[in-house]
Amino acid sequence: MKKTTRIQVENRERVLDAALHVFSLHGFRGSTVEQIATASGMSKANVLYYFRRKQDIYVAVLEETLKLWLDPLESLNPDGDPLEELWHYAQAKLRMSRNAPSASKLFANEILSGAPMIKSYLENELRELVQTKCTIIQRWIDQGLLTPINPLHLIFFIWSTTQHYADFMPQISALLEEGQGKGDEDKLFADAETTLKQLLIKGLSPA
Amino acid sequence: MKKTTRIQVENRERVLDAALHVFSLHGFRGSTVEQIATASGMSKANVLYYFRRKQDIYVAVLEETLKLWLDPLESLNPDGDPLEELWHYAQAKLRMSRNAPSASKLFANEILSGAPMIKSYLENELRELVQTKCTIIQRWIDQGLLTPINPLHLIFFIWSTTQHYADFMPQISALLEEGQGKGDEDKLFADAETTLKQLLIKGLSPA
DNA sequence: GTCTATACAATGATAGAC
DNA sequence: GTCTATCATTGTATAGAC
Repeated sequence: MKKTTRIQVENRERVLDAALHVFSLHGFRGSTVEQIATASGMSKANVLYYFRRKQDIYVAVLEETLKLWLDPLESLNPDGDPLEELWHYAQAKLRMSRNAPSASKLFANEILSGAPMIKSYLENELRELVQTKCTIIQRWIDQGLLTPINPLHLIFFIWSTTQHYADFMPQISALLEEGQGKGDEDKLFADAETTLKQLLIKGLSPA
Repeated sequence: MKKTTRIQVENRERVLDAALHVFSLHGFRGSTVEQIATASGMSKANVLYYFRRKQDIYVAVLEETLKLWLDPLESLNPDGDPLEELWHYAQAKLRMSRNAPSASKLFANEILSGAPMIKSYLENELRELVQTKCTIIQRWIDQGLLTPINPLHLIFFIWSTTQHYADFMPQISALLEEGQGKGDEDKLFADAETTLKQLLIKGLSPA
């Protein structure tokens, strides 16, 4: 019978923190155990004691991050005001892009390379969740509370616009001028929020 | 004096084609010369005869793709109808996501890893181009032809929503139901186009 | 239980054969 | 000019020391 010691919990946590950072930058294949070891302040061999293979670290990080990242969609309330519910969801996603950009980049990398590890998750759990939410959105439309629109593509719209502010931040930074949010993250995300809100609310209001 | 032979031109082209495919999936660090060699039907050593280093292949592919990918923005015509111009641009980008997804994914990977190779391009050429276009958009707004909106974030909006259909295709496929475009690329992109047009036109029309 | 020395596999790059 | 045999390096993973 194996016992889980405190040092074990701590060190696994250190590895996972470092791994999230490394994997989010270079994806699974582009990252090395050595990099994770350096980032966590441990020896490469020691890292591989706590996780036998590089892939085990990757899967652990993915699973840890998955729930957090896709959680807000759950909270879409069928009984709330449609425009408000959708905007709250988009807002929550945008804030996650700011506060947990590595999580977004981790998934972006995984999906760019064909989603080999989370394919079954996407096709099952996530798909069911998204279907449920599409049904809710469709009902809103049928009730005349929302302009007719394809619910699934509306969700893609929210995902893409919000995650952009995590995944493409180096490009965004390069394009910003002084006074436009350069070096001022608060302003940058405030502007993003305003713009998205405008397009979403105006674009979705019923005729 | 070096002479450029026909076999040289052909083989370099074969390498670049294969490299675009490989790099777009796994990024620079995650890709190996061996993979590029296999994909191009050449030996690894032979590939490295035509491009001395892996990095040289990568830079060549990036440069070749860069112009193509960012070109449509140039065509934004200040004298055209604002809504039509912006929609045509978004439409062009969406079609590129469909026809040249590897180009989109190549840049996504590059930017995800911090844009080490194209940083200076982003900060100079692209930045100037984007500034010019933002000025045009701002003028439209001042003339009352467009609802007041942050021009730069509007461009981010167009980029993110359209590129999503290249970069995140594995996720999109996993979420599609029968009859929603699964296995029917025409329908999928038609729906995407309709949805985007709707949000863009409705969201941007002046009050 | 914790960690390291070391084996083994691959990758990037080159010197030299054709 | 074209291409291959070979090498140094770095990567993953494990057997075994503490």
